[in-house]
Amino acid sequence: MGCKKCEPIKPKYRKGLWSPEEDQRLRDCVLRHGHGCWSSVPAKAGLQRNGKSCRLRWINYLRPGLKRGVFTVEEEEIILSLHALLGNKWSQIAMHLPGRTDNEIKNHWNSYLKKKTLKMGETIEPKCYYSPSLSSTPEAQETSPPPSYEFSTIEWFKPLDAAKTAPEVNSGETLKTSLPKLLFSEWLQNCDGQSFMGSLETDRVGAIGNSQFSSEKGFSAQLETEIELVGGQLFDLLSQDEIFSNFSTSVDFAY
DNA sequence: AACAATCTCAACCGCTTAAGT
DNA sequence: TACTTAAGCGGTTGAGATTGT
Repeated sequence: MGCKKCEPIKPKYRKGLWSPEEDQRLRDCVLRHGHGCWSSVPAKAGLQRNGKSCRLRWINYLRPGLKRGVFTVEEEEIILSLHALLGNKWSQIAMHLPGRTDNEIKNHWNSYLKKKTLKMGETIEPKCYYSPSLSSTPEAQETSPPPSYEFSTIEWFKPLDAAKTAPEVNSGETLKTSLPKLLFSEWLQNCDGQSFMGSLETDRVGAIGNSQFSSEKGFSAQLETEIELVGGQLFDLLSQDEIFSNFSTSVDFAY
């Protein structure tokens, strides 16, 4: 027990639900300055919240491109498939569901999908193929389907081996994971809901590839800059999600 | 209409990991 | 190498909404 006088004064952080005013302050602050170090955001934004709370609010609620509302059947299929392979790796599952957060997926699983699978009384057969290395357990790896892949509507990944051996786009660029990344155009919408990816030509299964994001230049290099969108708003892609960093047009997919 | 049970979802908590010093 | 700090993640909680009796 230390002397109370000598103990550092802990700032009183506000807790609980966020007010619209707090949301606006946080949104303005992050869009204007970027989040940088989250612990400095509350002071910049004039909020009596801790940085962790701000980060969570931004990621789960304020971040542009978030899709809200009911999950589609297709999204549920994806969750079921990925959960059968990955288990409760919500962040990894969320990476494959554009506009959905890990928290949202986790909630949906716990409140609905878990019961649904239990009710069905059987393991959901994954509809798509992922590399054995994606499976979390050796047993799961052994039971992985043969190296062909399918999915009901979206062609997901090329076989992982191809991704592993894919050439690096930029010198010195390394892939954070062995998985190809997915980029969905709706993640790249401005505040008016306009997508600037929509008009891009495709060079693979709906992939991007026009002059602005040419494969010679490298997508990741483009992402390191702020891109001016229609309406003159600056959109810092790197602040949106780490999925955008190190995006490679020769390895990754965009839809 | 009133109450209880259940569901949904935003937010918090605590642990782990990575990066910096 | 040890320590500190920040970020990321998954589990859990609790308030409000909805549904059933």
